[in-house]
Amino acid sequence: MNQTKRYLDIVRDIRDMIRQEKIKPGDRIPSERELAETMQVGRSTLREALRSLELLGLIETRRGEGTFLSDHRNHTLVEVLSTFVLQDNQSHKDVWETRLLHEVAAIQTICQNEAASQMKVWDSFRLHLKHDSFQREDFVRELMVLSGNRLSLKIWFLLKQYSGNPYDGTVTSDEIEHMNHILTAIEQQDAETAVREFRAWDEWLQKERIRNGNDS
Amino acid sequence: MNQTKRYLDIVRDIRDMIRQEKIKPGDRIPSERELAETMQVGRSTLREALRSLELLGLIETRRGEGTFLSDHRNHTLVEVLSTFVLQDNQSHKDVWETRLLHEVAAIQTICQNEAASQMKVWDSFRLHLKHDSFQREDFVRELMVLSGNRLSLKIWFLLKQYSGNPYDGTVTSDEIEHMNHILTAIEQQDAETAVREFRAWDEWLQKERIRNGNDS
DNA sequence: AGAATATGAGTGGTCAGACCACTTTCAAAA
DNA sequence: TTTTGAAAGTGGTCTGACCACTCATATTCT
Repeated sequence: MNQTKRYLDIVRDIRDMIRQEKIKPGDRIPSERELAETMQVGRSTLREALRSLELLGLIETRRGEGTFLSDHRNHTLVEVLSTFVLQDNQSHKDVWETRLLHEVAAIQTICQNEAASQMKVWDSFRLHLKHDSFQREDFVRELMVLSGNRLSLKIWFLLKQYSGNPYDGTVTSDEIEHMNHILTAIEQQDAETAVREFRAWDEWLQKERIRNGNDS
Repeated sequence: MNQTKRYLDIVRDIRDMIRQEKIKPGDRIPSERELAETMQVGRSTLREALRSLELLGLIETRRGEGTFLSDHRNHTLVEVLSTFVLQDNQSHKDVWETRLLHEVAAIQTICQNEAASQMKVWDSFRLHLKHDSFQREDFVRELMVLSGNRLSLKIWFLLKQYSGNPYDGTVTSDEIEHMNHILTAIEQQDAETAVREFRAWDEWLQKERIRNGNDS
């Protein structure tokens, strides 16, 4: 009768339980034997659901202690995915484009918001640009955060990892000009220019990445 | 001694096996009992590894038949998103905005592509608009498909469901004008206008929805 | 009394064996 | 030749049993 996979139901049930019981990250969830009994399923079936949740980084299990709601998002998911999935070029392209799509949207949102576009964060970035080494990812992440859309931020975070962390590393001297253009345009709330400059940077980054050889 | 999770080892072993045996997408992999024996692990332990792989969309299991390498090997990411991005109470607003974000990007992509923007699909839509009843969703879905980004399409599909299927129902006479404007702009490859018109329609739709009472 | 130790309950990790429901295959019966 | 059905093989589930580990408690030793 019930065609849906059992363990997926359990995944949903556990999620609902967490929500109802108001269990917070770091908290312990009931033991496997307990859960199995209340949900009327065998322990091995329940464990299949738990393994799924664990692989996604949602829970953390410690032998002898228990199972806990994870507080830091685990990255094992991405490792597994990257080793298996990304073979054909279309996937790569889709992921890259979709990530870029979210970034562009974030920039547009920021430019439309006077408060966000005039943030003092940008000044601090400017300082870093001159003096210290500068992590690319910090810049883009800040854009995503300031856009105010948390869902978009999370999707972006996943896509970033999924496309092999394209922002790893620090900015080179070649990139500083790009960054400055982008920052200026944002401060002037000139969305069109900001997006164009960002796209140029992205394109440059992609070529750079290919030049240095990209991992599978 | 062995601190690493057993089932993760198995995941790796399975991956290696697939590589060595040159199993291709769609092919069948050895049965659970067989795998368990050759890998010297219990069947339930092996199954925990398989469930993880299945949740990621890497394999596909069919009762009575066997386990197969998934042939649509990309975009499993989306299922992942559904389970852990949307677990906490994301505001309705974020979901709506993110969906809109993908739709707007799709329109822009289509407008930049001469072939897509001149598709005969639009003519057929025009005809429907005049005569038959017209499903809102058909229109938007077509946009997403024609954008060519399959990942974006799947994310959109999910977001649509999570925002309570905002496109349910047929277009009313009030909306026909909106649709016509959008179609015209697309055919003229005028992205700016197309997006503006689409946003206007979206806004109208949102208000309409609130007026009629929306489910969570 | 205080510190070191031993114990036991509880937990996740693993395994073996047993059914069940289902699909495929192929030989026997029509 | 076609139909039928029995058997083998598959994933799905459950049970009960150990193991390894952690932690709180009680016990013993100094």
